[in-house]
Amino acid sequence: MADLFPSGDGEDPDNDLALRLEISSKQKSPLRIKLGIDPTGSEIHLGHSILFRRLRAFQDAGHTAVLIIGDFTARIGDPTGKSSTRVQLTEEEVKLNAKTYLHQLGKGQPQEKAILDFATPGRLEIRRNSEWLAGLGLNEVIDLLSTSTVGQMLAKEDFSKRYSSGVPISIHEFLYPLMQGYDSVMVQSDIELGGTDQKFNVAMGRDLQRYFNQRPQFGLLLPILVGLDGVQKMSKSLENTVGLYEDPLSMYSKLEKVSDEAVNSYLTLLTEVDLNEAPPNPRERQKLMAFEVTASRHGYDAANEAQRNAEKLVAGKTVLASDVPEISMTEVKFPAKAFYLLKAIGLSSSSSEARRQIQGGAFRLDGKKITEPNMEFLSALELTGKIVQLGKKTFRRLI
RNA sequence: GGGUCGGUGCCCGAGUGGUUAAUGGGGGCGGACUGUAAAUCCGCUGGCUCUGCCUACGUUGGUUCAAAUCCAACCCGGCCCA
Repeated sequence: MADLFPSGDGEDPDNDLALRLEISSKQKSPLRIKLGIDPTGSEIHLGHSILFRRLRAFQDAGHTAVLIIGDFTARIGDPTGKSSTRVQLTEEEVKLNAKTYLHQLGKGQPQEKAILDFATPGRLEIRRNSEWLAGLGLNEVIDLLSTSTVGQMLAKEDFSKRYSSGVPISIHEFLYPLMQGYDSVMVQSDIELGGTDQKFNVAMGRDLQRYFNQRPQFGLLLPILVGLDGVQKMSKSLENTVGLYEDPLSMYSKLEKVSDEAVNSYLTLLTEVDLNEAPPNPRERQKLMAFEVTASRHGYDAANEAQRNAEKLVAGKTVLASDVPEISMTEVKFPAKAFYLLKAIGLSSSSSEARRQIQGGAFRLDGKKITEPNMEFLSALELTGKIVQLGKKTFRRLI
């Protein structure tokens, strides 16, 4: 099993994961596995999927997944890994994100595509932490606050770093770990899943459960997936993610270029491939990894096709129009100049940006390089079906 | 609450009345090279269907032909004191 936590408690049988699982199966009483997600983004990526895969495994073993939508905590922002105070989200944003998350996890989708088991009764419990957090009175809040000290809070790496470098810490941020911990109390979790960066918060849950006379949860902390940059954690705000719902070709293309250092951890964390069986050549290894991960999401046929197309792209050949994701021109007003086109279909973030990209030689239409930003297209007809390529990685078929 | 220092573009950080969309570094993006990687080199890096026009140096006003730069008030932060 993955890292045990907390390692110091290993001698206490009460905290032994294997033992808990064994007792649970003997008594036929499923464990409650808590996983909290704050709906601060909108797209689930491979980094999240490590946690969800594990949660699903617990479900399949007969346990109850308790998925907590941190609709209340999202509005404060988890200070973990943050070097500054996070902007607070509005209620509407949070609501929308939560809905999108659930859909991506498989709510309302055919069962074979779903990431979590939504169908089997008793396997999934979805809770929003506003249920209990929004209504807390000051008395209860003070009670929670009294369970920990400033010294303990400042021992948390993110806080201590900020404190010593003079970056402001708002007092309400101290509430975050307490609230996450209180979630554990409210759902009576037996195991909390999280990334290793969640150690402090998960430990807080244990403390609070003890305080409220519950058996402390076991913290099952899984490794963090490094992002496409190969350095930082995979995270939407760092723009180094691979979305779970990206088309096969984009997914493969992104994955086949992760750094050599990161390839092994991708293989370990995201695939079933045995590292000893993987090809020693780093390039071959990348390809295998990209293939396996793509296949795990889209199936082997799609992964094969993605690999073939990616290879053609690398070789500078034009791929078949049917192999490339489509992009709609409905927003484009004609006549359209080249730079405006890129902006209007959403491939470039601004028209100035598009101009620069074109002038820098990043834009190709059906393989033909276009360097004149003001080149004019008169109607959608002359573009429909053609393939836009922007840079080395982005390619779309216009419709 | 008092004292003091400070708030500049994605980030850090120069600039203290006039070619300033604002030096430099990081990051990012593009190009060359390569294994599509790393390293290296080159270019770009506010917005706008852009020969031009807008908006920018915490906010709002003021002085001036002219302000990121001077003045005032306010807002926000660090540190020290209470």
